[in-house]
Amino acid sequence: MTSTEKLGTERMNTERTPLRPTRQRTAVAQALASVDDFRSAQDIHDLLSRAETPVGLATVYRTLNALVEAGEVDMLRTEDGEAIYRRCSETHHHHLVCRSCGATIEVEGPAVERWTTAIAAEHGYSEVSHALEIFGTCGSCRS
Amino acid sequence: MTSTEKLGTERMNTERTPLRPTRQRTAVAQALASVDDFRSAQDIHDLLSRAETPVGLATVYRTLNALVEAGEVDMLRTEDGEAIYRRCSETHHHHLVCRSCGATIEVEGPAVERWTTAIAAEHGYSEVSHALEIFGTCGSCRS
DNA sequence: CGTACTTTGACAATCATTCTCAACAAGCCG
DNA sequence: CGGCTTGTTGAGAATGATTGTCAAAGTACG
Repeated sequence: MTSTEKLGTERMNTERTPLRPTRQRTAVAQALASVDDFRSAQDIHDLLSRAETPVGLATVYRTLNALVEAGEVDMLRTEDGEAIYRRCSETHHHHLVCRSCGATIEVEGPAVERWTTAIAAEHGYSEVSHALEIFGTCGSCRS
Repeated sequence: MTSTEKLGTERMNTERTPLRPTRQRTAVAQALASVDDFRSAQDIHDLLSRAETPVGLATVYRTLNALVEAGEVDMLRTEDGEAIYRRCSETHHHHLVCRSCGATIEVEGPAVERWTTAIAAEHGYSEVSHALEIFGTCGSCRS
């Protein structure tokens, strides 16, 4: 099988399961609420362990993925392929991430949205989505 | 260690090692030359095995990474974090990738380049780089 | 309380990628 | 041609993130 088969192809979660509110789910949500930058699932797991609310690693992954599919959390990948998560605002946006401290700023670029859609249409592509992340070194880290 | 530490931070290969031309290195290069879309390291390894020029998996990874650092190959990650590679043109560009068949078109967007740089500067970020990939369904796959 | 179903977590299992290290090939020198 | 020094290879072990397994626990609700 070529890798091309696994590109994309999401299965949309159209209000599938009832999704019960549990102690561990709220714990993960709170952990996410307590930090500003992107964290890995393992980070979240550690955070919860150090706090008074330990949650199994598998559950952290499950919850995080559920939140991502629900659109409440952003997930992106570091250059070495690790998934990192962060709570996000409702609107579509992109991220300006500091390479050294991870400080993140959400940015919007209507022009970019238009451009990607136009380019795709121009080449006959439909159902367009895109991913744009900007990396740099922030002011405080430049010292 | 928080995941934020491993964001970016490349080490540029300024003509380090002599880089000897070997049978396996040319084999990998040829395999890349023989396909148009993105392939995983494992795919390349399989390709070479099926052909008359088997190359160890570790070597495939080593060679592919070397090519990426040399700027001769593009590497990006599928949504599940797997690295996929493809030979690329010299100039900076982005990709329009078909979600189902993997067909890839290289696109350029000077406006996007300018926009990212401007946004970053505006927020005090320097040494800016960015990643932009567009996913969609191509014409032939829409049937 | 009792049944039906979801959730959890400890741990095993995957899977891509990297590391280890002994066997090898290449360039160079006399 | 031998020998030397050093980059290269590959088989297999090691790593590390992520997912699967499955019995035990939780929840909804009649």
